[in-house]
Amino acid sequence: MAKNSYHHGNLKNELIEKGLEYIDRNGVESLSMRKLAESAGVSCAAPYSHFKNKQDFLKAIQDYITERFMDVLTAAAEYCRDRSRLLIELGISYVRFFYKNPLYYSFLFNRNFPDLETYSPFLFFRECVIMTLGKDLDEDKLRYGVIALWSMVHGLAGLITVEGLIDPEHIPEEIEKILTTVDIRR
Amino acid sequence: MAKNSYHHGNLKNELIEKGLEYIDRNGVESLSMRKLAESAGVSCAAPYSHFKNKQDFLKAIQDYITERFMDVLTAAAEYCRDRSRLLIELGISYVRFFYKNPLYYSFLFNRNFPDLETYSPFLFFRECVIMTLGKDLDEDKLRYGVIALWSMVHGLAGLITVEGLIDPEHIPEEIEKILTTVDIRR
DNA sequence: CTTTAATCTTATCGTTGTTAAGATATTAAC
DNA sequence: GTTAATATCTTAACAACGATAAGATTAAAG
Repeated sequence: MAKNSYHHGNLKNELIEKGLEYIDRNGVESLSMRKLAESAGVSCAAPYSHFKNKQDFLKAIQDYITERFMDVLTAAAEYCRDRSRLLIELGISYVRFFYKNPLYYSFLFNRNFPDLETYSPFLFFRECVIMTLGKDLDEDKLRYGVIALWSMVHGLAGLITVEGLIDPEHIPEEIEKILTTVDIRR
Repeated sequence: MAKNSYHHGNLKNELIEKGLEYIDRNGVESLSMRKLAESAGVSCAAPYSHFKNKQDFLKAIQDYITERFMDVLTAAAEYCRDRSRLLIELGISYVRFFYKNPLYYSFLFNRNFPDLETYSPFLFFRECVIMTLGKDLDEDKLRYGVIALWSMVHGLAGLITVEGLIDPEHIPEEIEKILTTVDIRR
């Protein structure tokens, strides 16, 4: 909070928070820098003291969501005592994250799809697959298996909002059934 | 072609074609109705005689691409003589379609994700899975298997543009290896 | 206290989607 | 074939948008 009304004091963070909230509610399509500035009580040009342009602003929000996403994944891995269920639990957390905030999905993966080789959630997931199946599979199978599993979980997360396809009441069980339908150990 | 310069004669189709071309080259983000109208040699208000608004126009393009997508899938199924390879061939065609036109993917599946229960490519894919695996699997396994496979192929198509992950030179072989890494019959 | 840098406002620009009112050509009715 | 109705286009205008420049205000550094 600023003492006076000229300097806001915490504009950068407030813009990011308000932006997050807006995207969660309405999607990124109709997000406007001007409306955001107004709702923060500053002029329409003020945001450009903190962000180079709109894309730069959206990138900041994207990074923030990705961090939250990573938190969920690492927490799921940490609280999973049964090693054999690690990938299942990861998948459930993955899908559930985007089920709770469906509009984040298209926002994250539509504009500038992240480079997987430097995308922390993917790298973490790959480590988990290696930890779980590394001893059962040769190098090739492992490589293709990682891609196959990631694709499936990622694709699945994109489908969760489709009505009727997956019962929202039973996300964990449904996800588990879907994921255990396939087997990459053979 | 119109005789005079006042009436264009084929504006609706030309706009769709020009729009397709633009999205293929630059993505939908920067597409502008005005520039499109100008490139077609008409005034900026002319397109609104044929489309209610921009979203209505994009929907028309979306439908057109989906038709082309369906053509590719049905052709792949038709030319596949070996029944046991049907799903593999479908997956390869699916991924290859979006590899050839990467920007179509985010355009199609980002705005207004299609309702799968009425989405012809998905319905067709489901029929193919039932044809291929229906006798091996019970109802539940079939249901979850369809979702799992579709998710994987769909997610895979979204990852193909990521450099290094899949070698563009060997799309069919790579896709086949990835898809055959998993087994839903068990 | 003075200087420097960060942050904000005001004013303005070009671009966009969209609509209204009217002009022109095509089609249908008679 | 002339007229009436309809489809299609133009011109003009509006509000909203992203962005920038120039200058005001405050905070930080010396």
